[in-house]
Amino acid sequence: MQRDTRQRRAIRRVFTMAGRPLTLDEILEYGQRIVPSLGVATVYRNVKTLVREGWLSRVKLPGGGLRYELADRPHHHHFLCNSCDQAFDVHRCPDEVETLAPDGFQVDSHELILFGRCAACA
Amino acid sequence: MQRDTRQRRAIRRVFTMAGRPLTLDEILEYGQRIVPSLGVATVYRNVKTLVREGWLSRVKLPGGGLRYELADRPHHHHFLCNSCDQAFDVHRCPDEVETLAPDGFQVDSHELILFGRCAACA
DNA sequence: CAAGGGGCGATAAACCGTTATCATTACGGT
DNA sequence: ACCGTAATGATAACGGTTTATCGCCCCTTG
Repeated sequence: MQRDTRQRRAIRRVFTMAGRPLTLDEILEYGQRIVPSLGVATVYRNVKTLVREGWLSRVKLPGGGLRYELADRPHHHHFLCNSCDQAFDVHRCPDEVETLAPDGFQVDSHELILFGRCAACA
Repeated sequence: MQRDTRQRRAIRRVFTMAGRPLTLDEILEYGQRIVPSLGVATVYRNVKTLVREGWLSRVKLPGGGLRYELADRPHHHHFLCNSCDQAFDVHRCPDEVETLAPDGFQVDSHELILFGRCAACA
C-alpha cells in the first residue's frame, strides 16, 4: 500500500511551488529545504512512482539529464536559460506546427525550445 | 599536420550521403561499411576534430546522446521518429518564434522538434 | 499503543557515453 | 621507397547518472 510520507509530500510540494520543469538535483535541493535528511535514492524512487501514477511527466530537453513537471498542465513549451540552466514554461505555441513535416511523415507531438537568458539572468 | 586517412574520408562520406543528423553509433555503423576496421575511438576523435574545424555541428535532440550534422546547412529543424529513432531534417520553420517567450526573457536561438513516425515506419 | 512492513537513506554497484593509453599501422614529405 | 610521426583501434579507465542493497525508521492499521 502507498504511504504518505514526509518526503513524498515534500517532493510534491516542491513541484506545485516551482511551476517549472525540475532536474533531479533541483528536486533534491528544494526538497531538502523542507526535509533536510532527504536522500537521492528517495527522490529517484518517488519521482519514478509519481511518473507511473501520472502525476508527473518527463520533460526531455537537450543537455544534461531528464527534467520533470506536473502532468496536468495544458499544452505548452519550454525556455532553457543558457546562463543558469533553469527551464521555464512558455505558454504560447506557434500554429500549424503539424504541417511542417515532410510528406509521408506522421506527426504525433512536438516540442519547441527557446534558448537564451531568463529574466533573472538577462 | 592533418592527415587524410581512409577513416576520416569514410566519416565525411557518411555524412554527405546520409543528409540527416547521425548519432555516433550510426556514424560507426555506416562508416564500417566503408572501412570495416573502423573503431569507436577513431569516430569520436574525428567527429570532435570535424566539429572543431566547423565542418560538423552538434545537434542536441532529446533522448540519447548527441547527434551531428553538416555545419553548412541553412536554418532548419528536426523530426525524430518514435519508431526507428532516426532524426530527419525539417526545412520549414514557424515564423515569429522569438516573440513567444515571456517578458524579460531574451531569446538567442530555438529548436523545434516534431515527433512521430517517419515515412518508412508509418 | 504496539506491531508489521513499506519507505528511507547511506553506500555500493551497475550502467552508458566518452576519453585516455599504447603498441601498431599507414600517410606524406623527401 | 624510406622514414618519421600522426592516426588508428582494442582496451582500460573515467565521470556522471541511475539503480540495487540493506539495516533502521516511521507510517498505518488494529
